[in-house]
Amino acid sequence: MKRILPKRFDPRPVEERWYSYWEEQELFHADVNSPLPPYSIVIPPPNVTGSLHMGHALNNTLQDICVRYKRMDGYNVLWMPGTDHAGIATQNVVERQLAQEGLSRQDLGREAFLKRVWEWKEKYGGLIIHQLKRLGASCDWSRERFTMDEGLSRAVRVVFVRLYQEGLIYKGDYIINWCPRCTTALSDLEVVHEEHDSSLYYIRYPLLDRGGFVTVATTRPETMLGDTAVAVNPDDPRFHHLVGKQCRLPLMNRILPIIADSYVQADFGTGALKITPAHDPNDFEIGLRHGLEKIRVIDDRGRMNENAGRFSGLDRDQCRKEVLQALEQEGLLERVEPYRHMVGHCQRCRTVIEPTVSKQWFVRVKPLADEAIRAVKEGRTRIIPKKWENDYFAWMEGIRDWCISRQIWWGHRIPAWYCSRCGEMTVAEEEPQQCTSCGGEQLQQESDVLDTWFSSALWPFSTMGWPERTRELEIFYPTSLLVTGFDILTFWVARMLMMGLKFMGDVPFRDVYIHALVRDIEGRKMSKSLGNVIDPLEMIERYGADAFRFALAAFAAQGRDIKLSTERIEGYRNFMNKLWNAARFVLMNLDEEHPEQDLSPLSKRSLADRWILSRLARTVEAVRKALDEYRFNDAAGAIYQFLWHEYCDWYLEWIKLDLYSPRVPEDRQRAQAVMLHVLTTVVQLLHPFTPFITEEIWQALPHTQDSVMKSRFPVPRAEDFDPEAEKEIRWVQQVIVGIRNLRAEVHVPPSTRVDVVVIPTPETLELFRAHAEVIRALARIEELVIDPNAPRPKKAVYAISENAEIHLPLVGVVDLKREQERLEKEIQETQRELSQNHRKLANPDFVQKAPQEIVRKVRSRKEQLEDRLERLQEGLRRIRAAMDS
RNA sequence: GGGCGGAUAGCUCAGUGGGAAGAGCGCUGGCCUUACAAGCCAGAGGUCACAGGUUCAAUCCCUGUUCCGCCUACCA
Repeated sequence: MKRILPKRFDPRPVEERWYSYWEEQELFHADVNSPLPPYSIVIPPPNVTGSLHMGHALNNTLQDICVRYKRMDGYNVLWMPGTDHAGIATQNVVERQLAQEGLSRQDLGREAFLKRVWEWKEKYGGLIIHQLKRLGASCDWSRERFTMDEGLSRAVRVVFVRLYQEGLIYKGDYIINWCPRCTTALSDLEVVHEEHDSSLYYIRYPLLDRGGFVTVATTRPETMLGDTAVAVNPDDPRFHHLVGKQCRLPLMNRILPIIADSYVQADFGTGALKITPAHDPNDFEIGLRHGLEKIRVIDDRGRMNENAGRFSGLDRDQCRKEVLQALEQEGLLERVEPYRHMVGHCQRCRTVIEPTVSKQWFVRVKPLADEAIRAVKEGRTRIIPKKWENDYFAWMEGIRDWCISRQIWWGHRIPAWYCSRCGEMTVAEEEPQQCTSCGGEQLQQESDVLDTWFSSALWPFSTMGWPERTRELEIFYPTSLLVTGFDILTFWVARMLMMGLKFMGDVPFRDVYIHALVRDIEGRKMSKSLGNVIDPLEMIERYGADAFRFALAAFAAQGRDIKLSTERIEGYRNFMNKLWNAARFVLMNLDEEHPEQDLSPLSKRSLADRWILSRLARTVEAVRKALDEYRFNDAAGAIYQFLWHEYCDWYLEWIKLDLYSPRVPEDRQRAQAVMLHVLTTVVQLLHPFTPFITEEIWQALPHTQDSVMKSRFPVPRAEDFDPEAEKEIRWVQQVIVGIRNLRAEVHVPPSTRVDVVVIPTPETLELFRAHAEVIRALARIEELVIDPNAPRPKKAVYAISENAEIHLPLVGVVDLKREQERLEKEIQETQRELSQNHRKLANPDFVQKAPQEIVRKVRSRKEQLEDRLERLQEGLRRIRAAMDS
C-alpha cells in the first residue's frame, strides 16, 4: 500500500502516536533474562519539584541518543529513571504553600507536615516525568524509582549503619554553613559565593594594663560580640610585645587574650585579627588550636541571641549598624574602607550563610575518597572529556569531611535513637525496641534528616534493589555510562564513586560523559531572574521534539558551552522537513510492488549508486565512531551533510533520469532499490537523534520490523567503499557546478534550457561522453556539444573547468565588459596561487626536506594552474577581440 | 591569589599528527526547474586576537601579552 505524505511534517500527532506505541510494545523495557550483552545508564534523578529546563533537555537527549543507539546495536539496554526527593527544595515549596494559608510547618507538626509533602509529591511530583516523555526519553518506566521509596530508604539506612559502625560517620560540634532562612546546616558544596561590595571596618580593642589599642580589621563587626581572642602572626615584630598580653573587647567588656598564630597574615589589614570561633571557620580552627571558648551570638534564625548583651534580639544586619554606631560613640571605630569580597549564600534561597558552631553528623570522607581517586587513576572509570579529571582529582585530594545532617523534616531521618533514661545513642537499621546500653524503652529518634546527596550517592545500586542481591545488579552493575553536567561532578559523581566502591566493591559506571552547560545567546547562564530562559517544552511545541533534540545534539561539542537561540532550532526544524520530503519523494517513486531490498550485485550498480553507497558507508562509519566517542555534534553533522547535500542535492536529482525515463526497466528498479535502501539506512542512523519522525517514516516505507527501534543499527559494508566512484562523481559535479555558474553569471533562469559547447582535453573526452546525459539533465542543457575540435562560439560566456573549456553561447547580448572583468579577476587569482607554488618549488629546502608526497602535490597543482592560466588568457584575448570588432 | 578554558566569516561555532581555511544562520543575485519556498541554483565575505620563537612550511607546536568566561581559595 503506497502512502502519500503531506508536504510538511507535522510533529505533534506523530509524537503522541509513536511514544504511546513504544510504551505499549514495551520497547523500553530491559529484560533480565535477555541473552544480549548489557548496557545501562542511570538517569541523574531530577528534583521532584522540578520542571524540565534546558539542562535536563540536553542531558536527557544525550542519554537517549546513547541508549537508542545501543539498543539498536544489539544490546540489552536499561535506562533507569527516577526522581530525587530534593530535601530542602521540596520542603521550601510546601512551606511556601502553607504560608499562603498562614501556616508554618511547626504549626502542623512533623507528621502532618510530612503527610502534606507526600500529598504534594503525588500531585505535582510527576510533572518532570511527563516532560521527559514529551522529549522522547526511552527510559524503562516500569522501573521508575524515587529516593524516598521504601527500598531506597532501606539502602540509605543500611549504608548509614555500616559507615557508623566502621567509624566513618561521626557526630560532633563543628562549624558548619548555616542558612538562617532554611534553618539548616549545608555542606560546603551547597554554598555559592558571590562578590559583594562592602566595607572593611577597623576597630580598636583597648589594651589592658597600659594605654593604647590593638586595632583589628573585620568585614563583620557584629560578630565581635562573640570574640574570644585577638591573634597576630608570631613572626610579626610589631606585635611581639603584645603576645600573651590582654585586651578588652569593646561593648562587651570581655577580656581577650592576644595570641600568636601563623594563620594570621601580617600584611593584611592591621596584622591583628579578631577571633570568633563560633562564627567563622578559620577562627574555629584557631580556637581549637588555642583552646578558646566558642561563644555563639547569633541564633538559628539569624538574630542576636542572649550572649549578645544589649544587642540581643536584633537581626544580624540591624545589629551590625548598631554595633558600628556604638563603637563610633566610644571613639573605637578607627576607619572604614570600601572593600569587595566574596560572601557565601545558600544555594537554594540566596540568603547569606552564617557559619555557626553546632552539633552535626559527618562522613569521614578521606578513606573513601582515596579509593575513588585510585579508580579513576587506574582507568576503571573514565571521565570524558579528560580535562575534567583534573577538577575531580583536585577536589578529591582537598576533600573535607562531609556534613550530612540537615535540620529539616523532609528526607531520610537519621537512624539514631536516644535513650531518655541514660542518654546513650543507638544506631540501627530499624527502630530498636530498647536502648542498647541500658535497655530502656523510652527512645527518641534523631530529628535531623540526611543530605539529599547521601541517598543520591547510592542511586546506581539502590535503584537496582540493593541491599538485595538482584538480577538487575548482577547484570547491569557497574553501569556503562553516566551523563551529567560538570556542575555536579563533585556533588554527585564523586560521591557515587565513593559509595559504589565501598558497598558494591566496584565503580558505579565505566564512563562518565560530562556535557556542556546550556546558556543563552549571549553566553549567560539561563536564570529566571535574568528572564532569559528558553523553555524546552515551548521549543517542542513550536518546532517539534525531533528538531529540538537534533539541535541540542548538533551543538553539543565537547568542552564548549552551548549558546542556544530559537533561530538555530528553526534551522533544524527545516532539516526535519527535508528528511520528510525526501521520504515523500521516495514513496512517490516506488511502485506498488516494492523492489527487492537486497541490492543488485555490485556489477550492476550505476556509477551514481556506487557513489551514494560509498558515501553512505562513510557516513555510517563516521556516525558510529562519533557516537562511540561521545562526539554528538560530529555524528549529527555527518548525517545532516550526507542526507541534505549528498543524497537530496545530488543523488535524488541524478536518478530522476532513471525513474522518469529509464532506458530499460531495470534502471528504474535499480534506482528505486538504492534510493530506498539509502533512505532507510539514514532513518535508522537518525533514529537515536530524532526518534519520532524516523518512526513515522519507517512505518510509511516498506519495512519488516514493526518499529525502527527493533531494526539493526547500520554497519558499514566493506564492499561499498568505492574511492574511484567518489572521485569520478566529484569530477562530474565540478563540471555541472561550472556550467551552472556560467548560467548564473548571465542570469539564465533554470526553466530555460541552454546550449553548451565543451572542448575537452584528450584525458577528459571520454569522461564527458560517459556523463553527457546527466550533465545535460542537472545543468539544464538543451544541446551539449563535446568535441575537442569544436569551433569556439563567438558570443559566449566561458569557463575553465576540470580540464576543459566550457562555452555557453548566448543568443542575446553578452555583456562583454562584465565578462572581461570576470576573467581578469580569475586570472589574477590563478596567478597569485601559481606564484606561491613557484616560490615553494624554487626553495631547495622545501624540495629536499618536505615529504615527497607534498612536493608532488605542489608540482601537479602548478601544472594544473599553468594550463588553466593559459586557457583563461586565451579566453580573455577572444573577449578583447570581440569588443574591438 | 591559584587553576582551567576560550579568542577562526556579520552572528553562533567546527577544524587540523603542521603541507592550498569549513558548517549552520544571516547577507547578495537568480528561480514556483512536477519531493520540499521550512525549498532550489549561484555568489560575496576570513593578515584563524597580538608579539616573538621552532620549522623548508605555523590558524595548528613553544614563550610572552591583551581581552573574555568559568572554577577554586582561610587574607579577616
